[in-house]
Parts: sequence; C-alpha cells; structure tokens
Amino acid sequence: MTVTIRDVARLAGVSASSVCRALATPDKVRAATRDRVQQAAAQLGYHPNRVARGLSTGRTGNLGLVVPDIANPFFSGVVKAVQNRAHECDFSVLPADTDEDVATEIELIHTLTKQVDGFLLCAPRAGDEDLRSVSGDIPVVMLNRRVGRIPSVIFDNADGVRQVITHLVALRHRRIAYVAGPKTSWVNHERARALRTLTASMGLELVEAGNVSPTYVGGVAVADVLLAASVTAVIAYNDMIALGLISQITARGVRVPQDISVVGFDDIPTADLVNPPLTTVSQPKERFGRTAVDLLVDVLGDRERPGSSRRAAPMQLVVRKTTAPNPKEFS
Amino acid sequence: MTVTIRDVARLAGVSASSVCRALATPDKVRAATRDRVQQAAAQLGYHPNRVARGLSTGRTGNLGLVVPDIANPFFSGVVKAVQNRAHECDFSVLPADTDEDVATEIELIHTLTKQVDGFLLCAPRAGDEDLRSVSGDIPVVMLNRRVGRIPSVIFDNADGVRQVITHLVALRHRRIAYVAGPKTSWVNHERARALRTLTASMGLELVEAGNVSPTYVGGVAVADVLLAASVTAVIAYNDMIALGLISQITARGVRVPQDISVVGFDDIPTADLVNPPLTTVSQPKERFGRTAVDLLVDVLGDRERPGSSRRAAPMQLVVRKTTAPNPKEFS
DNA sequence: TTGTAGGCGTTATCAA
DNA sequence: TTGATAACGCCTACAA
Repeated sequence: MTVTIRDVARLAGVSASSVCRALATPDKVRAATRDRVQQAAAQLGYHPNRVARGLSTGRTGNLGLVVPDIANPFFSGVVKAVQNRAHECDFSVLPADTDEDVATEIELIHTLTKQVDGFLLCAPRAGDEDLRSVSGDIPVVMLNRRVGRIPSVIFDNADGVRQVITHLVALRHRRIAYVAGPKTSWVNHERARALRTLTASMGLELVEAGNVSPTYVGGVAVADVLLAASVTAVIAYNDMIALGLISQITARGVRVPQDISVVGFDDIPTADLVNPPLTTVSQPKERFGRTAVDLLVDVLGDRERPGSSRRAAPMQLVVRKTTAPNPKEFS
Repeated sequence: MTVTIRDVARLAGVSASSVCRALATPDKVRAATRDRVQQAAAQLGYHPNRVARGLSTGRTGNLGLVVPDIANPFFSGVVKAVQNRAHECDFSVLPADTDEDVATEIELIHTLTKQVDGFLLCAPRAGDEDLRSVSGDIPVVMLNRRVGRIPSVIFDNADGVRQVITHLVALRHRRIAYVAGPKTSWVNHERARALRTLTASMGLELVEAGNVSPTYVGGVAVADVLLAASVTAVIAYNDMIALGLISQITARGVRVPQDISVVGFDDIPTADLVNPPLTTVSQPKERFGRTAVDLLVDVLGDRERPGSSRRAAPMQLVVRKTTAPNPKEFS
C-alpha cells in the first residue's frame, strides 16, 4: 500500500538504517550506496512518514498557529505571513481557528500539542493561567499579548494610540470617544489604558463606550450612545465595529466625517472603499508574523542547548492611511 | 516530562492496555478499574499522543483542507464551515494555504498526507493528473471542481449564471460583458461556458474580457477595455475584480449603476457597503463546507468496508442580495 | 476482565 | 561505512 523505508531498503539492497542515512545525511554514506538508495526512493515514490519520524525524534517540523477568527482579515494576514516565513525555515504551519471561544482554544491546543514543535498563539481571550500551563508543556510565542515571561511579539499600542490622537487633534477634535471591544481582550485594555493616559495628559475629553462585540452588529448597537455623547470623533476597537457605527450614524442623519470622524483599528481590505469614509489604522501584519516565527524558531533552537532566553523587539503600530477631511499620511 | 499511558497505568496500578480500554471503551472494563484509571488520567493531566495513536491505528482524526488563498473571504468562509462540521464529526481540520501556487499545492499535500485521514481540496489550478495521483494515495474530496471520478462538491454554476442573467435582463440589459478570472480556473471555465450558452439562446450579446488576476488590480486593469466595449452590464469573475472595476470606471466619470451595472461572484463581507453599489452573487459557503465534510467522512467510513461509492448532490448558487437600481431578492 | 506481546515507520545507538 | 536493535507512545490480538 504505502511505501515505507523498508521497501526502499529492499529494492536498494541495503538496510533500513542505510536508507535513512542516505536520505538524511548523504555525506555519511558511500557514494554508490547513496545513489542506489536515492534512485530506489525516487522509483518507488517514497516520502518519509512524518508522523513516524515525529514519534522517533520528537520533532514534527510543524508549527501550530492559533487564531481567534481566521475569517478576520487581520488574522488571515497573519496566517499568510507566518506561513511564508515558516516555509523559509523549513517548517509547516498548522493554523487553527478557535472561533473566539476560550474552551475550543484550549481543546485545540491539546489536540495539536503532539503534532507541532511549538505554538504561535493569538489567544486574546484565554486566561493567563491556561496560557502559562500550555507554555510549560511546549514552546510558545504569544502574539499581541503579554503573559508573564512567555516570549511574545506585540505592537506598540501606546505609540499607535498616540499617532491616532495626534491626528485627531490636528483636525481640532477635543472630545473623543473610544468604543471598547471584548472586555477580555488584552489589546483592548492596552488601547484603552493608553487612551486614558494620553487624553488626560493632553487635556482632552475621553468618552468610553462599550464593551461591544468586535463586529458590524456591535458597531450598530453602540451608535446611539455615541450620538448622545456629543463627541466629534470616535475611535473604534476595530474596523468591523467602525463600519457598523458609520452605517447606523449615517442612518440617523448624522454626516461622517463632517459631523463626526470615525477611526478603526486593524484593516479590512475594502474598508477604504466605504462611503462615508472610514479612517483606518493598520498594523504591519507581514513583519508581525515573520518576527513571531523567527522568535519561535529561536526558542526551538535554544531548546537543544538550553540556557539562553530571548525577548522580542516590540513592534510599531502604523497608521497607514486616512480618508479624513484633512488627509495625512503616517508611517 | 510528558505524561504517557504508562504513567497513568502505574498510578492506577493496572497495565497500559487497561488504561487504553478504560479510556477508549469504558464499557469493556470493570467499573472500579475504569474509575481508578480515569481519575489517575485526570490527576496526571494525561492526553493521548495523537501522533503515536496515528502510527498505530493509521487514523489521525485529522482532515486536510487545502485552499488557494485563506485570506480570500470565500475560502476563509469555507474553512469555518468545514471546521464546524468536522468538529461535530470528531475530526480536527488542518487548513493549508497554497498561495495560489500549484507547486506548493502538491508539496503541501505530500507533507500533510500522513498527518491526515483524507483531504478536502480547493485546488482550482493544479493539473488533473496531479490530483488523480493524490486521490490514489489517500481519500480526497474536491471542492468546486470535477476531476474524473473523484468525489466532489460543486455549485450549480449554470443555474447561478441563469439567475444573474435573468436579473440583468429584467433590468433591460442586452449587451453584457464577462470579465474572466484565471485562465486555469475550473470555475471560470464553467461560468464562461454557461454564459455563452445562455446568452446565445436568449439572443443577448456577450463580450468576453480578460483573463485577469482575481484581484482588485485585475479589475482596475480591465476597466478601459470594458468601457470601450459599450456594454451596459458587467459580470466579474469575483468581487475583488468587481471592486477594482467599479473604482476605475467611476474614476473615468462613468456612473455605476446608472450607466453600467456591475455584478461580482463570491462575497466579501463588506462588499455591500461599497459606493457606488456592487451587485453581489454569493455562494452558500456554510452548506458547501458541511456537505464536503460529510462526503469525505462517508468516504473514510466506506474505506473500512470498501465497495460503495458516493456522489455529492450539486449545490445551488444563490444570488443573495442586490443593490442594483431595481433591487430584487433571489433565493 | 486483565495482562503480555507485537507492530506501526523512523531514527539513534552501538557493534561489527 | 554498514547493519542489527531498541526506542518513541499507542493500540489490538491473543492468551491467561
């Protein structure tokens, strides 16, 4: 049925171990043997069974990547970036979608644990304890979140918030709302905190609304609250909320961005095309993903000869594009 | 380090095989033993090693899902649907993104082959021969494409095209363009063929443009050709092309949809929000994904007792929503 | 009902 | 340089 190392061995007239060597370490075997083996392997269409190899070596060549929602353009972008980089490092990526659910998050990690060498975790919801526990069993790199001493790659949310505020202030906004995303989201906390600190220090008024679900519907739901708060600008936890918001605000007869400006984090490919215009704040997913992979690969390497420990360089959050009344390009 | 079946056996004071039974077939073991084992397992936090199990049983409990672009909303929708259904059938899903590249497609399939029980393949580009070969090694279900006698789940493209044309004709369009997607796309061929047949039989004029890449840029690139063709309606291979098209057409001072109607297949979550309006044709991804999983699971089951062979019921393509001048809801 | 033994495909160790 | 042999963790006859 399926061709094994022994089939190749038989055809090449050598032992299984020689086949193994001829394929893995061609220089540790006589040239003639190597050729015979390689030809036999090719002829039979032999592919080493990675599962069996994993059992024997303890290394699978796979990286697990856990994201809350693979249909969210931000995360699918991360998946792409991770795959590209992982491939360059000779790793395969097994992406897993937790559907924003903590329970499946943990479950998925367990079923995947023995099939990967390490995890890249976008787990904004899971409890610190769970994550620490996972990190004890298997190498883990956290994305966009800090938990204890677990290696992580994060955006510089404070700086991103600063850029947004600078932008809005330049447009003469003084009373600004923040629509909070999921209460348990780490990034949400960071952004809210940064906003509070910054607006306070600049003498701006900050109105906090939410928490709402990070969806179009969430944005629709919070619109009336915002209109009643008489702010001139709104910063939304993400683009989807911002879109719902704009839709509902407009339906109420309020003009965007003349009467009220809307800014959303993350980026949906077509968000720019929306009318009325949405100011989008985007994160450099490509570099984000690459860095995360590099860090995890480092950690895996260090495991061989333990002792060293690394820390990720924090990343810039970049306001990439704006369609606000007074367009301005940040980077 | 990692807790194995033997650790549990020791703690429970039984043999490894009893642990195995107590966990897999609790009824084939004495109640007392079962309890002792289960408690020991819980206490140690034992999780069976799926890799080892796979080696022994030949079944991994994983389904491979290959898609050309996980960032494309159509495919991420399929991934979601597949995961939901697979989970109900006690399977995990390993999604793989081929980046629209035939070579990685094949490569990915090989590295995944021993880690899954079967494949769900969205491989619009790969050659028939490659796919047949894969299908010989391991159970395969093709999505949105027919290759020989490989089980497959497809949309009824002809019917979908009929709905679109009916819609446009009701709006008095007589001269209609089709913007073809990738030349090697099976679905593209099907749609073009259906369009030719149908328009001919209805006495409509069909202008074919393209092929273009299935992206925003592809749409921009083809706009001038269409304007020169003096059609009143355009059907695009997908939403991304349609968006680029609208953008460029509008930039040329032509109004959408007053001067020209644009229809796009697939659906991007925010496509409805675009202005000028885009008529979207959406496919029922949820049911699509579910059906594919069911079919593959069937095939896997039949493998045990081979002999039977199944065929997927073709699926309806549904025009779900339109923002055209004379809105009309199909379903 | 339970335990023992063998095997799944590979790699690593150790002799030869 | 090569070939037995053991081990990875689990499952399943088969025997007790």
